[in-house]
Amino acid sequence: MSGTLNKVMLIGHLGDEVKMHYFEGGGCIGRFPLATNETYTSKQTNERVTNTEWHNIVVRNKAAEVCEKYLGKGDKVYIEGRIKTRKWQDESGNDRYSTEIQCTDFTFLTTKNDGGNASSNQQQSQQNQSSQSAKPRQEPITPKPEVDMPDDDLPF
Amino acid sequence: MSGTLNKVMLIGHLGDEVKMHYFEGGGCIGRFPLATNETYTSKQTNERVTNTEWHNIVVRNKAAEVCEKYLGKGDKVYIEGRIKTRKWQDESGNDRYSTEIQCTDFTFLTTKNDGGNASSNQQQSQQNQSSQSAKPRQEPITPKPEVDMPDDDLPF
Amino acid sequence: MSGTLNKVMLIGHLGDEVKMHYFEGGGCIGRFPLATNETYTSKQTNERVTNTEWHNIVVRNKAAEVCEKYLGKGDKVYIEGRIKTRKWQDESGNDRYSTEIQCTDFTFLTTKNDGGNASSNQQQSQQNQSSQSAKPRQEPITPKPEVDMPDDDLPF
Amino acid sequence: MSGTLNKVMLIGHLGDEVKMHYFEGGGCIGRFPLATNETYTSKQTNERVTNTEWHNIVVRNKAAEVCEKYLGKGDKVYIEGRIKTRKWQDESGNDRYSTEIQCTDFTFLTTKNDGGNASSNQQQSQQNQSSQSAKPRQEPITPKPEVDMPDDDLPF
DNA sequence: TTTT
DNA sequence: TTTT
Repeated sequence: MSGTLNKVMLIGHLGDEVKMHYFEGGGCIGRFPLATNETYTSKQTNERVTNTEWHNIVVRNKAAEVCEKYLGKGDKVYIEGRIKTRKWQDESGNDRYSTEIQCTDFTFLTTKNDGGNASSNQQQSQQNQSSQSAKPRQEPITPKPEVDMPDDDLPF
Repeated sequence: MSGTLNKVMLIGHLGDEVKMHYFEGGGCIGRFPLATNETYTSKQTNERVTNTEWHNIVVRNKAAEVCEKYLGKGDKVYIEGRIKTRKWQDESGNDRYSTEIQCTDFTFLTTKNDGGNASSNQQQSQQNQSSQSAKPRQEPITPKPEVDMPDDDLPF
Repeated sequence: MSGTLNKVMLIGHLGDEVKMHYFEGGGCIGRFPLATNETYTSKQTNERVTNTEWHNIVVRNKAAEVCEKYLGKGDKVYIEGRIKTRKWQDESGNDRYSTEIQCTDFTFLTTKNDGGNASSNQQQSQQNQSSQSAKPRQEPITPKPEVDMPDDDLPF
Repeated sequence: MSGTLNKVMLIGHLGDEVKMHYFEGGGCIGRFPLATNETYTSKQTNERVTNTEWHNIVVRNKAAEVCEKYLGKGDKVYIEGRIKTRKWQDESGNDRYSTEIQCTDFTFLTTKNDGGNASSNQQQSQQNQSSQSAKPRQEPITPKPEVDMPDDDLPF
């Protein structure tokens, strides 16, 4: 089956830290919100308007651990993935839907420690005092995520 | 702001006809569900599993009219667009979210009349009887959508 | 290094058959030309103009073998990959450059045997005589290419 | 015609300044080399290997002028565009081919003046002394390129 | 609700 | 050299 394509490409900023969930079998996932902005001039008011779109990013296993290690709130990242809408029931038993981006690839555009992130404050102030040669691990890294765990029926 | 990217690329099949909505100012939008499939072999059962993902596609103005004219249920199309999650209140006043793909570009991979669509029955049976030279309007068409209307607060 | 992205997405038609090359170590690659079209209205003459762009697609190993099996001249395919420009010397010792698309993923939009391809004549005429239920293997297939061979210094 | 797709998405660093060319009719284009990197572990030597790929980016008209204004050597940018291979004759009359990326959209990830660019030295040292509120024009900007000039037979 |  |  197939002959279809489901691809998402985002560049945005993390709205929060990467939140990890660990599973019994040894797998894990990381989740974080990612903001993208769209700016246009309103034809009604002739003013510049900015809309922020929030995306729920889900990363798995080793890739999740790498993201947690290097990405913090405010960091900028390129995310490639698939759209997945999960169906769940709220307390009243109504069907609810939640759309996520299941990350298949990523590239860090800034990282926690490289001073390009105004919100990773403690680390950044250390950063700012250090010389450039003292930043050995801050190059962007693009690991290939490996997926070794069930894809469905996540309990959250 | 900006320096961000919000891009979706889909190839899938229409699950229904394009539904048009016309506005007072002369603008319009078309909506249709688009299915993409993901197939993999379950590690638990060793069986082939297919997941279908449904995307809510929204097209505007002339582009919507072209889609309505050429695309029918079952047709295959390439859609490029942006993810947009709209917030609304249900009857109980709870916040609800609905994620759409706002189409910015598309390419028809099959069209209503070209016989590649088992469900566009009446037209297709005509199609099947006609010679190839009698299919003057079935070439794929890729117009550039024009957007001339408010982007927000759509009442549906 | 990295923090970079090199991604190409094409939908086009094969201009020729997939040409396979086998290596001693057991690896192989397949090559084929892919045509994309751009159509616009000339501002000078007000005529419709079509430009065809030819892309040199390179696929590796199992993916190459799947492409060779299912794709023929005229077939339509979605190709995802990376741009790579190889440098070589011509007979006069001048540096020459050749740009290829190294395929990392693909989705068949038509295949050799499915009748959507006017040029795969012999197979197609068989196709046209057979019933729909006699087409067991013509569904689009999207394998994940595996790469098990050197990436560089290909002798052609 | 069409039903095809020719799309390139790059994130990379400028290898040189944007070089502008102005035409009599008032149009212009800007050109610059963009580097992307691919890093992998060689199976032969087990060493990390980095390949740099150079892309010839071509931007037109207003978009070119915005790029020239904000982008310098070393800056990082997201480029979206089309692959185009131009054919030309060398001095010996041999056919030669040159592949370019015709830019249709872009997003600045760093700019000349924002300190994220080691090569824009003079401006950067000023930058480093100034307060954040003194950086009024350094937000990333994503204009929509407009194309108002012939697409072909460029004399370089 | 699509398609193979 | 493809396709419409």
